Amino acid sequence: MDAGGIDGGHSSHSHFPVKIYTTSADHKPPNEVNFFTDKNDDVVASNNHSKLTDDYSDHRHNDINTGLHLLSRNTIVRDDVMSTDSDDKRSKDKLEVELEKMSIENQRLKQELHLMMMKLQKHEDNSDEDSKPVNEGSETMMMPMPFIDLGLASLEDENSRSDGKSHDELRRLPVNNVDGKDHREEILEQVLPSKVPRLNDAKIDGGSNIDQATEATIRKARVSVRAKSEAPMITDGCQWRKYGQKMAKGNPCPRAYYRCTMAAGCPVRKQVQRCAEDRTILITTYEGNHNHPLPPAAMAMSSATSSAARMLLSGSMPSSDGIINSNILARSLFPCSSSMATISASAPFPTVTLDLTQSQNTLPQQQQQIFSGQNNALLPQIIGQTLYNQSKFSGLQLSQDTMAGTISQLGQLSRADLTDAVTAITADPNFALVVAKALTSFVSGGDGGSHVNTNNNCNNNNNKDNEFCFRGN
DNA sequence: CGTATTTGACCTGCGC
DNA sequence: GCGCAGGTCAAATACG
Repeated sequence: MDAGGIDGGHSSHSHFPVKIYTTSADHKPPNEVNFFTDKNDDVVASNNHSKLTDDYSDHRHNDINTGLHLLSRNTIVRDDVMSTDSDDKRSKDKLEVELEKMSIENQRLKQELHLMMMKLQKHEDNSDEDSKPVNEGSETMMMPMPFIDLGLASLEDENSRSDGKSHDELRRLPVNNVDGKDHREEILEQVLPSKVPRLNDAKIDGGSNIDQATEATIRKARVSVRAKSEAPMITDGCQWRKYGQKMAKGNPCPRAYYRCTMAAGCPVRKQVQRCAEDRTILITTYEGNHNHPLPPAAMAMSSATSSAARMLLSGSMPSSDGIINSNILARSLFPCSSSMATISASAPFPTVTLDLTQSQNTLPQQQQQIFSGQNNALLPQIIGQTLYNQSKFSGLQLSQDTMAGTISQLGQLSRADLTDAVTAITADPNFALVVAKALTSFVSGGDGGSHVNTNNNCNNNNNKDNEFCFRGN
């Protein structure tokens, strides 16, 4: 219909024109920071990174013996071992030795996790077609492995930094000050982009105004879905009316504006735009919460916008920037992708971006079928339901036992359910701390003493997408 | 004729 | 204050 292939046809229960939330040439909305590293993973996983791994895991050993890179702001600068002291070679040597040990241990743990996931897959498939020996083709199998990034991957993106400080600088910052306290949080507070809404500030400030402020922001929060789709239309269960169309700067494809017409005064709106670089990619951005009952099909998407925003805004991870949880969600929702989902809390409004365009080659077969172009009509529902489910956990103070039990039960789920459940679980603010222990027991059979791969080994080969590792890059 | 879409004008926020 | 870009409005138009 137009240059961008955005149909302005009727919106209905059957079909509606896919709206694309325009992104700049680099596929990111202007002023929006993608907190994922994708290609930067190599950098993240570089030797430099490894050097901070061992000491870090050692640091965590007493409480959560997983070696997880729980790169919350509590841990981001854990490589203080790379301090500016030039006479610290002895420490470095020691660290390298420990690193070597960790590397070996990580390999062993990866094997364990592969085994575990193979078992899980077999259980779910409920068939014998996957009867290969566990170790066979372990390096090449396409089976997805949970890939939970708990870290501030974005921080590797120097371009996103406004203060000019590199993260190497940050890492070199001493952990402890003379007062014996860890001031890294404060440091990070200073260097994190100030324009990013400090979502927890409201909580810190406390009081009854929190809800109001949060709700106000939630209303403006957005959920953006990037999906590769040949189909011009998808179904999300709602009725939409087009009320405008604009040419966005930097994109020859027009951006269309729709509002929900299922009820008078419904504030929900969405934008649809086709990606400038790849016009097979549709970007749909939802904003607002419905003020009326929704059909089941539409419920999911509605929940997505509201709960995703809520998740973003209610994130109580050690970080107050609303970023960390985003990676958790992304990595759990799309465990095999390096950059499939982002949550940006940058101005003006936080935006949850789910990038499904890279799922084709990394998702398990079942998920590939779901996310394939011919089934893109289901995308909003899938995503929405996932986010909706995770919202059920939001605000809950899950105990470690609960988390451990929940994760242990994942083995009883289908892969789709597993994705859903993991997403929900990981959305919990306490997930980062709890999941480590929980997974430890899960992997090691409950003794809680085993280790989960923690370092860059996941990135030291070409099959990183297929590996089961936890990153805190 | 009622409803939905189109499209230019208008409003608003932001950066310079 | 000005210009730009994003977002919205509303009259005109199209469609069933």
